[in-house]
Amino acid sequence: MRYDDNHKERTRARVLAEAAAAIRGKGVERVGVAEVMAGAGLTHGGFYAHFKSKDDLLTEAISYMFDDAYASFLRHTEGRAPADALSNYIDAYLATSHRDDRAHSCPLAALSGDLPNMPALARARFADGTERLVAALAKLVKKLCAKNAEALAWSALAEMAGALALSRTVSDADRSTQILRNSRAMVRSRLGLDRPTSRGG
Amino acid sequence: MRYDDNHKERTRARVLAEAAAAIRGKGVERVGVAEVMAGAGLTHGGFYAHFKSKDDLLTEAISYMFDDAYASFLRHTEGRAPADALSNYIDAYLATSHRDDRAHSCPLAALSGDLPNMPALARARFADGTERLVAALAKLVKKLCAKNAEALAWSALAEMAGALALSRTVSDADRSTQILRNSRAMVRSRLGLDRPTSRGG
DNA sequence: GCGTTGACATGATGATTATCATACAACCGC
DNA sequence: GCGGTTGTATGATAATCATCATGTCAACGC
Repeated sequence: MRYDDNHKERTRARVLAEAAAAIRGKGVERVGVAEVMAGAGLTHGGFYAHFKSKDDLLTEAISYMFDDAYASFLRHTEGRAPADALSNYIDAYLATSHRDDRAHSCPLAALSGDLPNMPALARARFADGTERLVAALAKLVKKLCAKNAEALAWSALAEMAGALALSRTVSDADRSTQILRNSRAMVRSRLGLDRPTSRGG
Repeated sequence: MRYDDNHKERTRARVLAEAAAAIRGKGVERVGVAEVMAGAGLTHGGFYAHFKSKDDLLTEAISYMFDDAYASFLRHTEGRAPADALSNYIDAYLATSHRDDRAHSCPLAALSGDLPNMPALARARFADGTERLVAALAKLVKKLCAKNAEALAWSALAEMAGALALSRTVSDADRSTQILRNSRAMVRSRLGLDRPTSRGG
């Protein structure tokens, strides 16, 4: 039709959001084009008016996820002193609510294991997104302790993503929460954030 | 036939090894029953004489992977003093050779992201395998520093698995190696292993 | 108001897949 | 050497899926 000028654009955004959620929630190979379109309130036929292929959708969805992740980082850190900002971000990342909402969670924890099987363009977007996130983290760390900020940021993110993924593998709820709490304490202590700024758990 | 008494058993082991490799290398959803059987030198028809279903195969393959991982832990630690043993294991885990051999690598790094999508039995085996590995690690850590051994072991494994997975996502070889080296240093320092026992890389 | 256009729907196609029924072939005890 | 057992092969079935050709219908320019 000609609905508005930007109708198609908004539809595309809806499809992307749906795809990003489904892919993080169930894995690329378990997500079908028809299902994504249905989630956006459409049928499968129009898909190829928006994306060249499923691989193309995956690539764009990965960018979308990292935009999301970066926005979340900003939301948790902006307007706070470095120590407070870092503390807040770590707590949010390793929170049970983040663990339980896989569909909207950090792509590092949800997809990194499957990434080597993805097409080159998707991998490139993923790498870019990771670099951006680490750089932002490192910038904050640098304000705390001038030395080693990059190294600390990579290490912290590796542990956070690893712990989040691990916490999702175990069925025992107590064990799962313990993994999160444990890494929260460890990452904090490594970054010199030992005074807590919000509740534990 | 009646080849030997244990012919079927050995065939089953071959199928399992093949499945474990394929699943770690490409992800469950990209591995077909026929392909696994072909890898073991058979055709797809006989599959159901060995396994009830593909899910059953997955479950057994996960146990197989953790047996592998545990054996690798023993190989790298047995007959060494605790500090040396830990150092050696960390180096091996975060080595480029481990990164590059996904098909035979640690299931934590390869599969944890996809685990929430797997059937309950497979998840249970995964959890058991993880507990066993962490317990073994913690036992070593305890010999080094009585305090906090469990917590340190979980944290170390989370960072190691996370870093390994991360190192596999980036296309830039230098960056990838840097991630490994960086986490190697971080984990070591956390465990008080700052005297290196083998070369870096 | 009429035709054009662009967004989406319907339905088909071919590929891949897990699963299973059945056939075969080798080896045992006899 | 024969019959029965057992491990594997052949082939079929039904489901799922990405992709695409074609149809429909609303709104806008004229």
